Amino acid sequence: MNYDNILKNVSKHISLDKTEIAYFISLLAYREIPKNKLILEEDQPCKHINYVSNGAFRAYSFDLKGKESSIMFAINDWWITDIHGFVMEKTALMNIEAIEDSTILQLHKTDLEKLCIRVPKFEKFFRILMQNSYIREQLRTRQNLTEPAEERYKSFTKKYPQFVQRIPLKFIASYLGVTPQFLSVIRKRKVKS
Amino acid sequence: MNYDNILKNVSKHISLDKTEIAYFISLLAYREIPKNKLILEEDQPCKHINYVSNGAFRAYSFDLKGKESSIMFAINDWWITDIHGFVMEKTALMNIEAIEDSTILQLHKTDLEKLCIRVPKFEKFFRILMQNSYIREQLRTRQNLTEPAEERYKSFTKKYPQFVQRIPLKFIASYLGVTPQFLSVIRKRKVKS
DNA sequence: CGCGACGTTGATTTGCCTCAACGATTGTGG
DNA sequence: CCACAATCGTTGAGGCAAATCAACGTCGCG
Repeated sequence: MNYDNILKNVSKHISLDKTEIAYFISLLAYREIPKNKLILEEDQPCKHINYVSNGAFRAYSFDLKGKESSIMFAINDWWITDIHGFVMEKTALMNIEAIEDSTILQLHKTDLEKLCIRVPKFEKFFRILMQNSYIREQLRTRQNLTEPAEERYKSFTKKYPQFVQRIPLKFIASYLGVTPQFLSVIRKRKVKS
Repeated sequence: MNYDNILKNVSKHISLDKTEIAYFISLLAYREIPKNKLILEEDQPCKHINYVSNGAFRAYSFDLKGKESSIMFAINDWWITDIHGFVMEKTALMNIEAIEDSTILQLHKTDLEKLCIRVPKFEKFFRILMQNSYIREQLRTRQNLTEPAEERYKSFTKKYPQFVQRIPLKFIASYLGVTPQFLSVIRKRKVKS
């Protein structure tokens, strides 16, 4: 297993010495996840935060009629978990599924706490991670409120071009809050213009 | 000025000694904000994070047609800022306006950085603040995707009963992503059932 | 090959919006 | 302290954006 990517990810915000790196790495659990397999299931406890080394995931929930909605995506070099379940130690509200054959590095909640105590710099790292996630989510809320579906799709393709190539359209549709049929109509309009 | 509330707020997550308290307080700027006054304006730099001692605020943006959408509310004992502008040092994407006569305690971005260096416990405090904000926002996104307007209104009244009493309905409507007229219809339905 | 998932298209329906009008408050200037 | 305007919440009629339902070709995969 190669830890270069996750270390590069961490070092974007904090710098670690050799001992700290070794300790951090010792807490990570490497897992290979085949396509379509869940790494987290609704109503189950959510004990890990996951760094995606390779592949792609999506988090989703069901509405009352059983329709799926995509809450977030995560590809290489992203972190993903059910943040509510993880932080509050409640059972998960969503499912997290591999949409490609993937590999992840898992950090257990109790190990994260140990890590933040032993290497307080990680407190800062996770503050920044949470901050950026909050910003992303708030911008999304703002867009959902102020922009029609067509604009939201355009912004999405511009902001996350890597996602558009790898993630099935039906998932993008449910992320944007529209049906696949309607996204199809939007896309046709875009090509014309 | 009375700092009890903000200190109680902070001590929910970290404990401070007298020196740390004194230092923290020395960084806070007290301001009285009359109803309808803006503490942050779109396209202006966002230098402060604001603790609401008293009163109520809302953050909002305009869509292409000039319609307002409420991004968030903050009453007594909440923190509010344009998180994107504040963290990224970009100009604000939203306006923040007092919806009652209010008092706030402002912490400047550079002072926050100093504070986190001198009293690293605040790193943890703001991690938790960001974490909770992220969770709130993600739950909101999830609800917007999976629930119709009527359910969202019910959840809102249940989760934030204090808001319903103090915040004009038209603002709640724009927070939920519906028109005041349609919220009115929803409310009538609720009373009947 | 044959089945099921995916993206697409068209016809119909519906949740919510727009526009317009109304009393009830709230606020304001004379 | 009262007239008058402005804002708020509400109601109704009509309209539109997006959902639903149904059907089709295409592709990946067992």
